[in-house]
Amino acid sequence: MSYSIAEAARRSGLSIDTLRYYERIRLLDPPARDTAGRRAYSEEDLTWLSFLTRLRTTGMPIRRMREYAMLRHRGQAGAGRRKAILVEQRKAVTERIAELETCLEVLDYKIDNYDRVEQRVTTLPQEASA
Amino acid sequence: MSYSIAEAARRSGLSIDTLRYYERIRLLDPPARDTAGRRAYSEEDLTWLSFLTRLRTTGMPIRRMREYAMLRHRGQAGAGRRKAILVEQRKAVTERIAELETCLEVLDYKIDNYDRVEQRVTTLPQEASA
DNA sequence: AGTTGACCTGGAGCGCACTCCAGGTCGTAC
DNA sequence: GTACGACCTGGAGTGCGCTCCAGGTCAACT
Repeated sequence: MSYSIAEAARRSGLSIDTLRYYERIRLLDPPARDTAGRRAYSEEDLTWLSFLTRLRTTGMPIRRMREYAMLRHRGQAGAGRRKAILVEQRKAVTERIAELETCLEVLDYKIDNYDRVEQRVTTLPQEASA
Repeated sequence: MSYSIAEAARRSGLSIDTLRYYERIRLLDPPARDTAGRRAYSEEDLTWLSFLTRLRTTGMPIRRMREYAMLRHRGQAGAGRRKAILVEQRKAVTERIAELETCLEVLDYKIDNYDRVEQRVTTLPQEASA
């Protein structure tokens, strides 16, 4: 089974342009072509794409994703470095989550303040008119 | 007490250029100036900056931070909208955290796989030689 | 009086990750 | 056989968030 670029875009959630872009910058190995020269993405291509989009979601820069992509071609020889990249990224992600959680506290605090002010605004006038 | 731009940069963790940039794009009200025309940041300026950097950390686009900044000038009149922005951002942050946690699982799974492969590589040769 | 160093301005430049475009090819449907 | 739509290519353009630069001012020190 293989997929047209439109179908691959639909399944990966990336745009057609982005798929071609990823191929250009060597994030993605050039997929097979059909008889008319059109890209025919394989199941493996899509699997790799879905992992790529995960890495992207974690905020990994394309530079690094490309390094990882290149290392795949070296099989076991590149495995150590590939793992190291993932371990490093896991660290970055946990740090990012912690950072976001701190910000969440600040946001909650601020929002609570607005709540309290609203409370005052809606109750004080009654006291003043009393 | 007021602070030079260098001092404000040090305290906020932003660069001097970024401070001037934030002022230019109206994220930051123009600070006071000393007799020589140099910026003199107040305590309040720094407080606002530290909140701004929090918002930035959450991934809020500058556009939106600017909207929030503008609403501050309208006092109580802008409070509802300001709160709405924070509530919306809180939602975005919790979603982002959830997304990152999903990615974390994928990373852990992949890393575990590398661990297992390493295990195999280091133990199999002994079995083979037996 | 001269040098230094921090600061000033307006504007240009940069890296990232796409996104869009013009002009062309191909296979299918009418 | 021609109209259509999906696809192709190389290259230019975009939005974001800074970052850097040239050329100038000013206060303090020697």
